Amino acid sequence: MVQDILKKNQLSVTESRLKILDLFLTAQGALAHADIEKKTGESFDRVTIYRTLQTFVEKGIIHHIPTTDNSVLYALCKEECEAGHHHDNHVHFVCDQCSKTICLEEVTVPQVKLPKGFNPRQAEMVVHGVCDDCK
Amino acid sequence: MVQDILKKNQLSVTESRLKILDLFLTAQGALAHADIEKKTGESFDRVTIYRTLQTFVEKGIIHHIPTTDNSVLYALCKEECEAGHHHDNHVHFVCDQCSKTICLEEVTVPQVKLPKGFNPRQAEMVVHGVCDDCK
DNA sequence: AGTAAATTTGCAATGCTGTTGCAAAGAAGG
DNA sequence: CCTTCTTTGCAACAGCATTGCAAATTTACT
Repeated sequence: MVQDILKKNQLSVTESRLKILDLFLTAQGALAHADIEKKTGESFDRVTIYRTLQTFVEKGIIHHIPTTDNSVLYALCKEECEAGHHHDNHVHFVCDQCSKTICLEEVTVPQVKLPKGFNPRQAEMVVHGVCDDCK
Repeated sequence: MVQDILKKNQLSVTESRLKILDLFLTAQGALAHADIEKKTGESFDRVTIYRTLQTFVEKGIIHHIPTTDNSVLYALCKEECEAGHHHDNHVHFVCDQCSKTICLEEVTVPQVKLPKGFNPRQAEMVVHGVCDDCK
C-alpha cells in the first residue's frame, strides 16, 4: 500500500506524497516534473512537486534517470536501492514514437575498452528506438 | 583555414563565427556555451553565441554531445557529418576530475540485446571516470 | 570602390525550469 | 484535543535559452 511505503521511509503521509507516489507505482516508464504536474491536475504547487521528488530521491524511493536530451526524469527504485545509495546500472530506452522512457532492468550496460590512460568508473547507456507498445 | 570552412558552408564570414569556430578547432574536448562566453572574453553577446552554435549545428560543422548531467555540449564534427545528418556513434567520456568531456572517436557504442519487442535505432553511451591527463 | 540588398548582431523583453525564505496550513504524537 | 514538528503555497529570485526588432555588418553587384 502507498501509505506503508511512506511510513517505512519515515515520511509524513500527505496528500501530495500519496498522489505522486501512486503515479510512480502505476506509471509504466519514467516521469518528468511536467508529467506529474499534468497528471495531478494542477492540484499541487510546482514547488511542492519539486520538493516531493527531491525527498523521494533522498529516501531512495525513486531515482534520477540519465537522459541525453536534457530532460530530468525519475523512476521507481528496485528493492536494492537504499537511501543515498542508488543502483542503476541498467540500460534506458527512449521510444521515438511515444517518447516514453523505460528502464530495461534486465539489460546491463556493457563494458567497453577505452584508450590507454582512460579509467572508467561508471557508464550510462541510452538506447533510442521503437518500444514494444508502438511497434 | 577557418574562413574556408565558413565559406564552404555558405555562411557569412563574421568576427564571432571566426572566433567561435577557431575555439572548436583548437579545443581538446567539448565546449559548452559558457566556455565559449568565457574564452571569447565576453566580446560577443550571449545571444550571438547561441545563434552561432545553432547555425553551426544546422550546417553540420559541430554536433550536440550527449551528456547525462543536463549540460549542453558541442564538439566539432568529423568529415562524415553533413548538414542535417550527424554521425556520432562513438562513446563520450567525462572526466570526474577536470570535468572535460572528450569524444572517443575510436570507441564505438556496443550493441546490446534488448528484450523482445524493443527495436533499437540509435544508442548513446557516456562513460565517467578519470581521463589521461588527470590520472 | 560604392551602393543596395540580405544577413547578422545586440539589446530588451519574455519564457521555462528550478530554488529559496517565510508565514500559514497540516500531520504526528502524546 | 492540543502542542510540536513538518510540509505546503506563495512570492521572489536565479540561470539558461529564445524571440522581435532596429542598428550594424557582410555580401553581391555595378
